[in-house]
This record gives sequence, structure tokens and C-alpha cells, in this order.
Amino acid sequence: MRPTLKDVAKLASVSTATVSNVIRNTKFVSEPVKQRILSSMKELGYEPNIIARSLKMNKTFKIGVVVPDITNPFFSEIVKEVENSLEKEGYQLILSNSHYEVEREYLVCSSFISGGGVDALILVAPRLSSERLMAMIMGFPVVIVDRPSFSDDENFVFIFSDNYSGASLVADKLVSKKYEKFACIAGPEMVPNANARLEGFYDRLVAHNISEDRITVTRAEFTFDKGFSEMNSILSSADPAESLGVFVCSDIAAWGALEAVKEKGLRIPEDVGIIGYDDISFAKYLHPGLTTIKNPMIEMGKLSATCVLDLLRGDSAITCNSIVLGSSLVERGTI
Amino acid sequence: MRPTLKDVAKLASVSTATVSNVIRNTKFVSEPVKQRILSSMKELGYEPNIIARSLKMNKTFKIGVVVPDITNPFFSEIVKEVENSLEKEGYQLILSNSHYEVEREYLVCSSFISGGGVDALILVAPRLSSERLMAMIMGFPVVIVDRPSFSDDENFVFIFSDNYSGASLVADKLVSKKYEKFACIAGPEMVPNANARLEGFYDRLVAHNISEDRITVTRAEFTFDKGFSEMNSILSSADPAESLGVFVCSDIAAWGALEAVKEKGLRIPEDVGIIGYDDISFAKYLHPGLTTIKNPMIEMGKLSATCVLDLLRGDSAITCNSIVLGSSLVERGTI
DNA sequence: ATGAAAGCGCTAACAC
DNA sequence: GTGTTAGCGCTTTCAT
Repeated sequence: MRPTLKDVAKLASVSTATVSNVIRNTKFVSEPVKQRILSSMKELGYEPNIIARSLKMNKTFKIGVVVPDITNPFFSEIVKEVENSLEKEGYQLILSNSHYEVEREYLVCSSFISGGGVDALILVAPRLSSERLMAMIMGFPVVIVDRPSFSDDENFVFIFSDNYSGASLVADKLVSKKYEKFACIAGPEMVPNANARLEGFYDRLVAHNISEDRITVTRAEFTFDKGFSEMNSILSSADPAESLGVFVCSDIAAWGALEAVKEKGLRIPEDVGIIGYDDISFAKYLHPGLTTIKNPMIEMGKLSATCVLDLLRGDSAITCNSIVLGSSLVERGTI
Repeated sequence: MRPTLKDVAKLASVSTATVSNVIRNTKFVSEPVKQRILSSMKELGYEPNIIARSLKMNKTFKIGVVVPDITNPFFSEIVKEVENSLEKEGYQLILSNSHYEVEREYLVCSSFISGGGVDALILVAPRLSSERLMAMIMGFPVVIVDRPSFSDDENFVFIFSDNYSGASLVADKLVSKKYEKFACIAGPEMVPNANARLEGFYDRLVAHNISEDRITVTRAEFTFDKGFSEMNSILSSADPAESLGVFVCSDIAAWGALEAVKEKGLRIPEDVGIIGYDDISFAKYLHPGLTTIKNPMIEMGKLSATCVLDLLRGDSAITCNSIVLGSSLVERGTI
């Protein structure tokens, strides 16, 4: 059996309270006593039982993190930063995947919240409607990452980049390059940021006096395969004589789209230009390098960790409950 | 305050023991009483406190998983399967990254083990020496994934594929294609499987009567950039008139190597052929598609979860403590 | 400056 | 079948 605090106390001939105090340095303990305790701890190889501590303190020092799919580089880069930052503060990360399924997301989140196993939640790109989300997390500390704010309840904080304006950068670039036709392969409708991107792109296009009949819009899940097939169907119904500028709303789908274009034997960026979104680490390795909008994954990850701990401390150093980051275009070879 | 089991008991006018029994169905309880309890639970919105349960049962229902870097697709694919399988059994996954650093790996693992916060550990591709690993995990249930067995202690189980024979497949293929020179960009020396791959490759090459002066060996970390730069230095000291078959010991590095070859304007697979290892999901999307050895990530992930739970149950349905999986060559365009 | 003791919310003997 | 009770290993008043 593992030694307990009681064992240490007995060996050092002191009370458990005193031992507890030296472990966490929470009260002054005289030097001789402290030394006796320290050496008893060492002798027994004592390590505090974190579960017992959790029960007593009503804190688990664990944060639940739910992402759609850890296999997607966009999410894994965020998670890595979160874990790294959390670890520094003595917190651990419990990971769950929602597999892009709304109901699974719901189940996972609510069991986190009602199970009492985590102190707070970080939800990355959740797809639940804002109503269900609100109802579910009421009273529980949550930070929502990569989704626009929909509430100013100070119990949760939003961390996201301005996807609408990120997407308008795309439109600017595409028209400046004088493409004759435009297309957008947008993300699923239930993803708020997918809509923000589509709107930002579309609005800016019409602001540039592009007539609507020169713009085609479709939707695809954030995967290589969907990007590939969606691009194929766009291409098959397009006039090959006209140059086409397309905005694919995630790098991973843009990769698929890129391959579709190459397979058709079209030139990039002359015949068709592609701009992605996110700037995942692989974007620069593609052929040609993928022009894209930089989504600040690292910053989002770090901030998520910071904010979730602030939330727990009641530290309202953050006066507002939403942090919106900037985005920028990184130009490579696909346009 | 959250309602407790005691609250439910009081409301239903029964003892806490009975409530506990209906919650977990652990003893027969008469129908009327059961119904009373169930409705009291619903009325109060009761959810068991998992921390208290953990303390009492001395089980946390959590498994620690440590990977070098969740951002690496090879690891994220494994982790995804582990999480998925674990979730089905009511276990949660605590994720840690060692960042490919041995000392960090040591710290993370030992704090998992001594902290009492997890029931077992799954270590993916650990880099600690077998001596330190053994010393550290003694008496703690651990499954070690993607690393050859080094002990038959039944307290831990090894799950890995036979990298030595996987690598000999590479040699077979490369000589069958009649390359004149051969190279291996092996992984770090501290990674046992990296050595297994190198040896399997090398041994088979000499078995094919390839003289040793036609083989060059270097090492690189499992990253795109290292694969790229290592390939560059191989190329710069190679005779361009002779065709070169190279084995890059991970897909991610093979990708980098591939780009280096293309940048030099060499033809693939005529001038230089490349075979990777792992078959990460992106391998097929490269140009040309990456020929590689399939490493059964999904199977490894699933088995890890299965085995770790068997270990906890003392279920010795697994009679042996090591499971070695097969690997196969998947042929695409780089050779 | 240190100790005694009362729980945190649950489970598991053991009674009845 | 159901209830009583003693902890699991810790933290935290409140005494001394």
C-alpha cells in the first residue's frame, strides 16, 4: 500500500495537520519539525493522494477539452498548446473527440459537466446551437474557442479570430488577381465560423462589384475528401475558358481541392487560384504552397489555458468575456 | 450545491446503501423502493460524484496517455482510437506530450504513477532506456505501444508491429527495382524501433548481396524539416548518374525528403525512389503518392485500450504480455 | 506553533 | 431486502 499522510505523521510524531501544512506550505512550521516531516516523507516515499485532495477541496485540477477530431491538424495544434500551458500550472487535460457529431458533443460535454470530474471545460469549435450550449453549460466555467461570441455571461469566455474579416482578405486578393469567376467551398452550416467566412467573402466580393452570377457557393465538411469532390463538381460545371478563384474554407479541404485541380490538368494559379483557411503546419509543404489565412492556433491554445484558469480563480483580469484575435493572409503559390 | 447521495436517500426515505445499490445495480432492490429512488434522483438532478467514488474504490477510471507530440499524425491517429475505445468502457484519457524529450517523458510518467490520478498508463513510443522505464513503472499497470518488448513482466504489455521485418520489405522492393545505390534516413538512436527499421533494412540489403559501400546511413528526427535537410545532404554528395533508392524511416520525414528531391529537379521514382514508414493518412495525398510500410495505428490504438483494461481487470485473456502486429508494403508512386 | 477532530461523497461489510 | 456504519486520504476550523 502507498503510504498516506497519516503514516508520515506517525513516523514524524506530529499531527496530520502539520504534515499537510508543510506539504503545501500553507502555514508556518518550525524548522526542526519541518525537517523531521520532510525526511519522513522521503523515507516512506510519500506522495499526496490527489483524489483525496480533490474530494476535500472540491477541485480536480483537471480541465476537459473537447475537439471534433484530434486527428485534424488544426485541432491538434491547439490542443498541444493547451496541454503545455495547463501542465505548467499543475492542471491536467482530459481529451474527448466529438467526431463532428452534434449529439456526441452534447453527451460528452454534459457528462463532463455533471460528472464532477473536471473543474472547467474548453470547447473547441463546438457545433451545438447556442441555445443548447447555453442551457448545458449554465453555471459551469467554460471557454469556447474558435467560435464567435453569442453571450456576455461572465461565466464563460470566447476566444476566436475574426473570420468575417479574414475571409474578406481572401476576396480582396482574389479580385486583385483578376479572376473572372469565383467560388466558395464553405464549411457546414452548423459551424458559425464557416458562415462568417462565407459571408465575409461574399459581402466583400459584391462590394467589389462582382455580380452574383459570377459567384458559386457550395458546402463541404472540413476534410480532404470533401474538398476534393466538391472541387471536382465545381470544375465539371465551369467554363474552362474563364479563370476561377476559389476560397476553400479550411486548409485540409483546400488540399483536397488542390489535388482535384491538378488532376484535371488545370494550371495553378493561372486557370484556378485557391486560398485556404487556417495555415496548418502542412500548408507550406503543398505543391504549390497553399496561400491561406493564418488562424492563430498557438495563440488560441495558450489563451484558452490562461483564460480557463483565470475563470477558476475568479481572476477578472480579463474584463471582457471575449477575446477576438486578428488574422492575416499568407501568400504562397496557389494564387 | 450539488445534491449528494445522502440527499437522495433522505428524499426517498431509504438508506444511502440502497441508493448506492440502485445506482450501480449491484444488489437486488425491490421495485417500489427502486422507483422511489429513481424519481428522487431525477427530482434532485442527482449525478454521482465520481471523485468520491474514486477515493473509496481506489480507482479513478482514468488512463494516462503520453505521446511525444500529439501534432504528429502518427500519434494523433493512435490517440483518437484509444480515446474512442476507452470512452466506450467509461474511462477517460488524460493526455500528455513529452515533446520528444526524454527527461520530460520521465517527469510526466512518474508524476502520473505517483500522483494516483490514473489507473494505468499507455506510453506511446517512449524513449526512456528500458532500464529507467522498468524502474519507473515497476508494479504499475502500463501498456507500451510502438516499442519492442524488453521484458516479460506480466504487469505490462507491449503492442507493436514487427519493424524489423517491415523494413526488410523495403529492402526487397528497392533491390527489385534495381536501384544502384541505397540510403537510409533512420530515426534517432534512442528510439528502439528506429534501430529495428535500420537493421531490418540493412541486413536484408546485404542478404541481397548489396555491397556495403553502396549503402549510406544517416539519422534524423521524425519531422518534415529533418527529412528535408537530411535528404539534401545525401543528394549533394551523391553521384547523380546513379539511381538512388532511399528508405526514410517515417512518413513525415519522407515527405520532407520527397520535397528535397523534387526541388533538386530529380525524377521520382526513376532517379530516386523513396519509401516511407507508417502510412499516415496524408501519405496517399502526396505527389507522387508515398510508397510506404503500413503501420497499424488504428489496431494499435484499439488494442492499447483493450489491453490496458484487461490489465486492470486482471483479465489474463491475453496470455502473453506482448502483441506483435504485422506490417505490409503499400505501393504508390514514389517507387 | 501544533493537534484533535469533523467531514468531503461515496462504497462495502456487516447487521437486522 | 434494507439499514448502519466505518472508513478511503486528505484539508481545515477550532482548540490548546
